[in-house]
Amino acid sequence: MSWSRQGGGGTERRGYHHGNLREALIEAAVSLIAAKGPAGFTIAEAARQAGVSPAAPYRHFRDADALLGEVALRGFERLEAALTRAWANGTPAPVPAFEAMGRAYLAFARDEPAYYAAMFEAHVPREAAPGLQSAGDRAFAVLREAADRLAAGVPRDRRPPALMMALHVWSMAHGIASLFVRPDPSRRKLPMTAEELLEAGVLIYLQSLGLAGGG
Amino acid sequence: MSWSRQGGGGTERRGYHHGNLREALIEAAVSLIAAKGPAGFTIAEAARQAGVSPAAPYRHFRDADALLGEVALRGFERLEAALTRAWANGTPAPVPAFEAMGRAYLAFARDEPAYYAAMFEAHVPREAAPGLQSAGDRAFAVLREAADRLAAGVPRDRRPPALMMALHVWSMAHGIASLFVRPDPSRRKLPMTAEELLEAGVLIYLQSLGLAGGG
DNA sequence: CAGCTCATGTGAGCGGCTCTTACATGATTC
DNA sequence: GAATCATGTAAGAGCCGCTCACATGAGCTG
Repeated sequence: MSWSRQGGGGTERRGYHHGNLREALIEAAVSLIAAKGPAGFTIAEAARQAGVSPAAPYRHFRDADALLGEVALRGFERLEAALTRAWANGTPAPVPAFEAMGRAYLAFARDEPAYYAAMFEAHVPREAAPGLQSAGDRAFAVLREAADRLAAGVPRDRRPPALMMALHVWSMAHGIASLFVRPDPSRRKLPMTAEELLEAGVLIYLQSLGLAGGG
Repeated sequence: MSWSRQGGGGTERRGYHHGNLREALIEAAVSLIAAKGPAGFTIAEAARQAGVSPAAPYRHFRDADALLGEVALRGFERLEAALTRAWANGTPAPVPAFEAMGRAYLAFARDEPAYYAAMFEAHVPREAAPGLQSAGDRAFAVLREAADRLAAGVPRDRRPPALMMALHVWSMAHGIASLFVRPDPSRRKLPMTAEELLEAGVLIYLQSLGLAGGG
């Protein structure tokens, strides 16, 4: 067996057949993207980390985009879970819970750079992984429903459209994450943390809509 | 001469020496990125479009990142110019001029996808092109100064920090551009145009700060 | 347990890419 | 007109994506 494993990673190899190559490749992809960016990931290197020949991955993924798409899909699922946890069904109160979602978004970008990159920077074609689009939709839906609950706290005649609120907040969170959390040539120093910047922005925005203290 | 040009592009080739290869390569890179995304651009293909051998580009750019970095640099210069034009020194009035900058940002992302991708999606190392970082700073400075002017319209005791305003608006514009203007697996349908979304967001935000009509 | 089948792995290889090195060409300078 | 040097080419090493024919052995079937 010329493609001996070098330990670490997923399951131990049990002979000619790997046993869990698909998972091992995904793990390898995540660690490679985290280390070298989405462009630094290659099928060949992932195969090497998994201890198999360079051709083996093609038994599990049509091409590199499909593997990247699977990483992105799992990223959306993780993000959805993180947002759901942060929102905590609106407890202790809708506005602070909403803010917690913002922090969770930034934390995700910071702590899971590989998933974040696969989701938003790798430009994986929508059809690369089945369910990718809908996984993205589900993550957004968490924010959307939180916005619904927030909007419901405003008298009907002044109630803002929840979808618009969700889009605004998602955009600002995503913009801050892209510009200031992830490394980038356009990145600049901030006089505050990204979390503080987002929290301030969301508060100012919500105030204007008759939420969040001010008005 | 085995690497004959196939027409189009920049300057006509005048013999053994190209005459303007550096510019021709940049043009080729822009058109390739626009057509196939930043990952679809290769030095070899750019050389082909310019009608030279695959090794020739290395006389003008250390590596692919350097060429991409030059595209990004020019992108920031173009963006700076577009923002400056839109702001028009605050005419006819600061708030509408500020909104015009937002539209200009989105228009830039839509109309110059190659530059936009090189600037924000290619993750070119900061040092790939000299002056890249400062070109980005100058583009942001336009927004920053506009925010200064806007903030100056608020009574001193309620005046918001202009830098924070600039960061919030840049983030929202960038988030909307990234999520809804540029194609992406996470992209979703909007019930309005990206421009309307941004305009509404900025207005709501400014209102809360005591600008823009409401208050 | 013998034998079959098929998912999963290997080896070999094509074409393309990046980047380097040695060499060729010709624009510029004196 | 000769020397110099920027700018081009040819050739090639090393890597990668992806494919094809073939090998292996896990799991079913009787």
